Amino acid sequence: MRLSKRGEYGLRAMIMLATPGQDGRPPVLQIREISEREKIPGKFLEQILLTLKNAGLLHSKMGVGGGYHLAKPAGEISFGHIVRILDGPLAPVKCVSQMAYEPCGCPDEETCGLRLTMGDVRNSIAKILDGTSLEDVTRRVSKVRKTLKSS
Amino acid sequence: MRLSKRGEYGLRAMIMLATPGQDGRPPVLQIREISEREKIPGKFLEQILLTLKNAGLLHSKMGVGGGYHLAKPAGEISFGHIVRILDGPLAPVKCVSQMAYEPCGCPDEETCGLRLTMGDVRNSIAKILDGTSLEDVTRRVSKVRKTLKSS
DNA sequence: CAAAAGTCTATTAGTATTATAGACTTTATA
DNA sequence: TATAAAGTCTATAATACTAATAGACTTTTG
Repeated sequence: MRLSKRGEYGLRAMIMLATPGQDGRPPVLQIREISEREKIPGKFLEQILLTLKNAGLLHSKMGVGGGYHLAKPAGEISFGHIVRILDGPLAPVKCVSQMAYEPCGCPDEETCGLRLTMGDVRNSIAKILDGTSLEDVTRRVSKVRKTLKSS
Repeated sequence: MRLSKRGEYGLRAMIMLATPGQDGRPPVLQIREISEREKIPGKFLEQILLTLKNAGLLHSKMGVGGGYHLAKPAGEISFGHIVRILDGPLAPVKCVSQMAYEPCGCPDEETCGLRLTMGDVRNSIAKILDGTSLEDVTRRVSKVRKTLKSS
């Protein structure tokens, strides 16, 4: 049930790009800055951001003063979307996947105990990941920060 | 978020071993029979069952008329236990794992957005998998079977 | 003792993940 | 208009993990 490094790095980068700066708006950041702050191998991050860009989640600008920024409001980008792009389907087994269904070969899918249970798992993962946006997370983080400060 | 083949095969085998026979009790089955009925490569299944046995979930008997059977009542063996034995921790990232915690390297774990969200995911997976026993599943399956028959 | 069954460890083949390399394109600005 | 800063793109290497296979060994029953 592991999230790959690709997925982890991508999520970290997206969270960073969704975290409002001093002007209160999501920043434009260079690969270099993200990779240094999050300790992600630069060339690897490059590929990841490119993938995310090609999927329509990021915009970028080339040249001096360029960089990456969110293509949509942080409230409209879910964890689920990011993970699916970078790591593929959320489902533990293909026969319960919504985006990449494949039969598992058991005689009767409707009465397969493994499938019934893994279906529940997939649904609960999807519920959280699809129900959590980048904005939800940055809000939650700043809330926790405040709570910790006042204690 | 994938379950490995090892984990899948192991769960299938355990469900089979938990499904009561005509005498109403969990059966003793040979590797051969399980591997044929579930179409699992025999030698691979052999390793898996051995692992499960060494973990205390199965008992076995060598020699003529031998085979494998559950070491405990089906109600006392959870999916979570089986998956952890065969596939390792349920947590998507190590920094939220209960059984195999490792720091992820972010400056402050308490306020890491990735960690907060993945913690939720790990908890909801664990809740389902640890809360579902082999007995729960075989019951559910036979219930679904009846429902389908009467329609 | 022979056949049926599990035990144990090693090894291979295949695939996926993670990371690196390098040549190329675009853009701002000195 | 040249240069440096930035992203783009594709290939490849290195590693690790997964899945599967192999084979020699042990135990048990009849």
